[in-house]
Amino acid sequence: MISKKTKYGLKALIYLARQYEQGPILIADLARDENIPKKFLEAILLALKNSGILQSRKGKGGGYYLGRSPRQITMGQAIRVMEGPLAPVPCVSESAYAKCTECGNENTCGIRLVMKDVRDAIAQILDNTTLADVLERIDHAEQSEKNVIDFCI
Amino acid sequence: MISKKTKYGLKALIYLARQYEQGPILIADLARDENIPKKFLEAILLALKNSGILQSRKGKGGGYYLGRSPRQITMGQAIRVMEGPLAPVPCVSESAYAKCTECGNENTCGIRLVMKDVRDAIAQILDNTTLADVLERIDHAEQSEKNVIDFCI
DNA sequence: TTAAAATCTATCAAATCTGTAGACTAACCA
DNA sequence: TGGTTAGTCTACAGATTTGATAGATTTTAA
Repeated sequence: MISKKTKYGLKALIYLARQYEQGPILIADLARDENIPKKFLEAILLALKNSGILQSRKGKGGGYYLGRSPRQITMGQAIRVMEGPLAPVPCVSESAYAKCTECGNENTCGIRLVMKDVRDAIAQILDNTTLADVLERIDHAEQSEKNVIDFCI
Repeated sequence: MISKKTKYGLKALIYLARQYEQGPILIADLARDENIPKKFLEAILLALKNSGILQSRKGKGGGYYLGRSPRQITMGQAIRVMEGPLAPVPCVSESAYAKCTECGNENTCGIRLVMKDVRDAIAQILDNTTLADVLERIDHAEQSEKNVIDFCI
């Protein structure tokens, strides 16, 4: 299960993607609109900035904005910043490999063999889904729902 | 990342699968052979028993053993017992659905749309990989490694 | 130079994870 | 029947992570 931190971060990114190239957005506005504790959100946005996904400007007229186009930011990149590696076990992580302390022979570990497949399946999806893709899917879902409502009327 | 508890549990299941139909296995032997803290392992095996995956017998000659054939126990079943639902967010879980507190409209939530795909990909693998499959993959990997060594000699 | 807004530091409560200790119960065997 | 074996139950405790708050500081625009 992903943490609240990750959910908040993803919500913030989707929010900022929706307003891409419309100037800096205030943390306060984002926190209010998405129901995220402001101080908590500050730390999350800072982490996303330090990873290069976001940029910011201080002082009056300042705020946060995407560091590059929504087409060039993937869910995988964002989730790794907030949640850590996608891999279920460190010994199959591509971005942050580490030896499992309890494992003997890595080549013949049954858990590892299975978890490698799981990691690849997760990464296949998250590293190929951009913020732009997510916006499209949301629009599509909203359209579908609207049609259902129209149909009911 | 999966917890140590889950890793210990999976190791124990693989260990027990390897000795299927050879009578009850002692917690103490399992703990020693797999380097798992005994008292911690006790709690894990008990949970696996309560879920029906394992069975046990008390007293002399007692111990733990698989409740059904390794062909009929999947990694998904086992992991859900120790780690909880496979889904990254509760609102896409098949085994333990729950509404996300922070989500407004579930039908148009972008995070949900993506995480549904992730859950399905994970479940596709883990619910179709049995303990017998894992044993086979281990054997295969050990054979491959042996060949490499022979080749080097 | 003043106000706005991000940034940094520190702290904290609650939950979860990992592991331990000891009493209790069931089963076997002599 | 009594002793030994081995799983079961209850409780706890330290470490780490999570979620959140408070206040001081720095940067920038007007």
